[in-house]
Amino acid sequence: MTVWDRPEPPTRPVPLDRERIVAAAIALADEGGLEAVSLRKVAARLDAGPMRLYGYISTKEELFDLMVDEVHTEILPAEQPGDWREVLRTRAHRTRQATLRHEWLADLLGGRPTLGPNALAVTEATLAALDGLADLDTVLRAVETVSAYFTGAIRREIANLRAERATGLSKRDWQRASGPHVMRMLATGRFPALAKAVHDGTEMDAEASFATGLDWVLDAVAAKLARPPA
Amino acid sequence: MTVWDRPEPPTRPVPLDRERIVAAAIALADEGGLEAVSLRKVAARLDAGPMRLYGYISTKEELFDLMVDEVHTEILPAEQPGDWREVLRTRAHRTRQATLRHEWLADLLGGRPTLGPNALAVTEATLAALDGLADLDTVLRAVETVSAYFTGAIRREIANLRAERATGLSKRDWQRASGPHVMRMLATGRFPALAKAVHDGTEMDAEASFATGLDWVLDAVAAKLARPPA
DNA sequence: TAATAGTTAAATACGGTATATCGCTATGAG
DNA sequence: CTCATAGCGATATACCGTATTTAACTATTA
Repeated sequence: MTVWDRPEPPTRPVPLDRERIVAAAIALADEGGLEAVSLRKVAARLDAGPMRLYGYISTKEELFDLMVDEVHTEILPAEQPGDWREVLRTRAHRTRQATLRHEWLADLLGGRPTLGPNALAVTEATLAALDGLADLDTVLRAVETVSAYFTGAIRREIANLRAERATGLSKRDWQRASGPHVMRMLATGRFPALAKAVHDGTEMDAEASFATGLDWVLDAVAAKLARPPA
Repeated sequence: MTVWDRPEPPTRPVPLDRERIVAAAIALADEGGLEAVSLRKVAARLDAGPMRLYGYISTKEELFDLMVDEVHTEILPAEQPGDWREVLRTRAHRTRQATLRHEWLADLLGGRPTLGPNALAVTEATLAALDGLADLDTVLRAVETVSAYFTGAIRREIANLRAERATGLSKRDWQRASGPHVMRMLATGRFPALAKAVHDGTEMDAEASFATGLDWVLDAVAAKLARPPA
């Protein structure tokens, strides 16, 4: 390197926008989980200084909100099937699938009200499908009940999945795995019903359990939609 | 201060144990939310150096797990009512009440499998109440479905509560509140069903909605328990 | 064309975090 | 009374989010 070497022309900074920032954050989260998302790393991935992000985003929480809303584009189905039940079922399954693709979503699901445009579009489509089937309050209760179910179910599924991955064992052997701790607990005899459940319970496909529980809840909703409160 | 000053006799360190650590952490979380819990602050509250905690706890996550398990003592009811439906309902409501007392629990609910002794005791009591009502798999599905519901519902309730608190407005005025953002969105006309819902929806007591949705789910479960699958 | 104002990026700084490592010290055993 | 040891605290490392300052470049005006 001598003084005659022409210095690199300074690379014009690539213009940034929220989309690119959110995409980078999602990529990071897909690779290493939510905790791998730091403003510094997001910025680095975009060849920018950390502080540059603050021109487009005012806080890290806001970035998370944007990530969640972005994933909602994967949840909103291309075309809506007509039946209300199918709409609710599809929404639940698509949310689940999106969460399996982006596990970090489980950590954010239900944690904050989702008010982004894509999330609103999902809500809109859902409400539209139920419009007029019963009085508004009943419809809202129906949507919220189903949402509560699949939100909770998805979170639990991911939690279990991570636990299995951490111990490297299937749920069947899970008792032996999670340290002698649980084994010891069960061996105390203080938890006979639980012990029986762990011992005799069939290991069922996660998707199947999800679908079954969902169908139960949908049955319940159907009954209430049919007979709106007096 | 000179070298001749007799140094304070070192105060014998108060002996520590997990219970005291967890209690201090819960106190901090109750006051300032989960994010206010740092190992340093927990230690400070116990007049100890931060590193001292690592003799009793191996990671911060573990501390969170212990906190969650501790709160489960508030969830396990003193005496069990006999009816399975009452048992499930009570568990849901007690979980909700515990979360209202310790809002940070909402951030942890369903995030990790709960394997502590108190949580296991809660599970045990629940399973015991449903034992024999149907084949084991159906019983497990029932418990998991109800748990998924109330987990999701509680999380949403707390999320909304925080949002209201942040804007200082009731849900009724919430649209106007959360910045012009949502208002603008609704004004675009792209979300007619949602707009109608926001406009015409009755503002209902949170506990009432929770109870209603819960009853729906319990109805569904009752139907399945009555007719176990072939 | 020169100078200046305004905008934008970068560097630096601050106060915090979890946790690994390691030297000291006080306690109890012999 | 000495010595081994366990437990504690200080220190060190490597991050973090974000405020503030500085530098660089652009565009405008004289």
